[in-house]
Amino acid sequence: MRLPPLNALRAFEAAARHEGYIAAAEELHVTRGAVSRHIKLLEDHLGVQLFRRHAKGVALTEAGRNLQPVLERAFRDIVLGVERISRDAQELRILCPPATSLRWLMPRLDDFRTCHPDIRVRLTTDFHTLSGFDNTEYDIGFSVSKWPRNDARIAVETVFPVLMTPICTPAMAESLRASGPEGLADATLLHDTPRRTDWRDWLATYPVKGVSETSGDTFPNLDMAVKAAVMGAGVVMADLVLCRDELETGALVAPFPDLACKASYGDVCLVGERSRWEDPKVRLFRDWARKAAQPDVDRLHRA
Amino acid sequence: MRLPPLNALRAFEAAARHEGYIAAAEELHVTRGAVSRHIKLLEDHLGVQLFRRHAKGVALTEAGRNLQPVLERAFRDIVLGVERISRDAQELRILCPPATSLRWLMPRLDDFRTCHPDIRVRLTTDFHTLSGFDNTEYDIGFSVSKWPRNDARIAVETVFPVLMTPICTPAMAESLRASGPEGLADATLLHDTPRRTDWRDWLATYPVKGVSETSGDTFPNLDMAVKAAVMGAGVVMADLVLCRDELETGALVAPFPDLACKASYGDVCLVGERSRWEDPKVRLFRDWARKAAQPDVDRLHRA
DNA sequence: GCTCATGGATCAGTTTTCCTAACCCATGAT
DNA sequence: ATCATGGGTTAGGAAAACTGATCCATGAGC
Repeated sequence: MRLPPLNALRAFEAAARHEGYIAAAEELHVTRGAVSRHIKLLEDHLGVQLFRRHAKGVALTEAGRNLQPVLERAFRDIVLGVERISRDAQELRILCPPATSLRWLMPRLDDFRTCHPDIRVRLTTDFHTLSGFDNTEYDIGFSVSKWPRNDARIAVETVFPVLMTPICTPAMAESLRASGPEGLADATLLHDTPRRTDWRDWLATYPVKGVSETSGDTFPNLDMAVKAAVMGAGVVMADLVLCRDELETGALVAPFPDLACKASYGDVCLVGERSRWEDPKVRLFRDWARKAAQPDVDRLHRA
Repeated sequence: MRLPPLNALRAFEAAARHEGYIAAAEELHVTRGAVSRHIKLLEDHLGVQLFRRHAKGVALTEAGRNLQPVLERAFRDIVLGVERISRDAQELRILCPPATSLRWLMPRLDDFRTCHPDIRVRLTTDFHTLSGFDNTEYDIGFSVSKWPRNDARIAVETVFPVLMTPICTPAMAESLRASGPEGLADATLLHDTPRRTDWRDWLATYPVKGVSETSGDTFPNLDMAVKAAVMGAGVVMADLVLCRDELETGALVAPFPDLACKASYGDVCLVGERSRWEDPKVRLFRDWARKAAQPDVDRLHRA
């Protein structure tokens, strides 16, 4: 299997398509002489005449007429394949769970798009599959560091730590401050998942007599639980980073800011296939995410 | 639609298939440095990394893994297409009517094959279609020059003229010579076609009282009519070139050698699509046929 | 933990390929 | 007869590809 000179094939294909050397030369941005030489070279290589030469231009021989569509198709397939991988290489498919997506990533993502306008970002807001990370659908994902991953091919990198403390409306906070943590026994606990891990984790660190994570209302995600808290429905266990907005505007306040604990599931982190971890687009996103989280990390340290 | 450097694509394809530059370099008969440069060039051109470099060799990135099969297929298609036209270019498809085939072409064709062993000859022994010449199935054909062709795209070239005279067994010839042409009235005429044109043409030139082409037996082709004549079945109208063997061996003789006429259908000739007339293989066959017929032509002139 | 073998990266210098520019030639139209 | 068109051809220079030597990182073997 000996391939003929590829550039000569390309020249021939163009000449055959245009039925003339001049048009082909224009397409290839060369002179007619170059096209002429290429085609002669190819004919010599194959030992087959591809064009019959008239005074007024050239005409394909049967051999040439048979070869042209084969080449046109092959070259088109190559172009399509190349375009596809170029497109894929510039498309960053991110998976991000709802709370992190709505409350951290989406407000910041425009900055990433501005910094890297050539990268097409496709964000999917959803939870991970049970297996940990779907490396066929996504290039990178947000997750938590202590997720039970047993796949060595998945890389993990912390973005920001999760510090939790109860928060509620200013009015409710005032009465809680007056009563101390025991006042929580009279309050409605708001859980960001039906699993109630948020309050369980916090109560494990700061046990409060008469308060159990089994009480209170559950929501499918943190955003909804926080919205309920803003409406005065109860006390939500806040991730200090993800609830920054409400705390800054004063819509919600922390009655016991010193009673903050780390989440048992670890930090918010990025996960991705290790073999793709240094892909330019993935690398750029990781670098950007770390930088974007820096203010949040600093704020936690100051607190 | 901008094609990347084709030689770089080829180098990449080989490297991807072998999962290493050294094996690819061997396949391409170059050094690993050359492969390395090609692939770097391609990566720069595409702006996509195709290999991840380890200390122990390279591994395809997802982009590279996607691109390789596309290229492998495209290159394979090109090779197959090129091989096909090379093969076709060396295959000469000849159509030849039965008499000319059996009595002229086939005994001489081995000489052509010996002179041009690279050309694969495919002889079809059959009559032409009514339309004159099937240029899709055949590269060249034997025919007769006065065939009513109205297609200007068909080229025609005489091979040898057709001179006809009655021939028969020596015994029958002796009695005919004694009786003169009028003796034909008592003989059985043998016709090489049901159309009886052979005797009609000859009788138009040399009218014989009491002899008409409407009498006698017909055969599907000259060969069978001649065989019948050899068996003493009658007098056949012989093409002097095609019946040379029988005349030379004395199996048949011409009682009136001076009463020879040209066939109304003209000469035996070659026909073919004018646009393919100068194809190397066609050209070679035409030149060979003219040369092969020269002894026959000379013999007619001597007679 | 040192050494070596492996496989790729890099670079200077050379070879090969490719291209241009200017010319030629054949033919059909004016 | 002249011109316009479209290829063919050539020398010379630009661009590419290649070589061969050297360098480098790493994993295996001792």
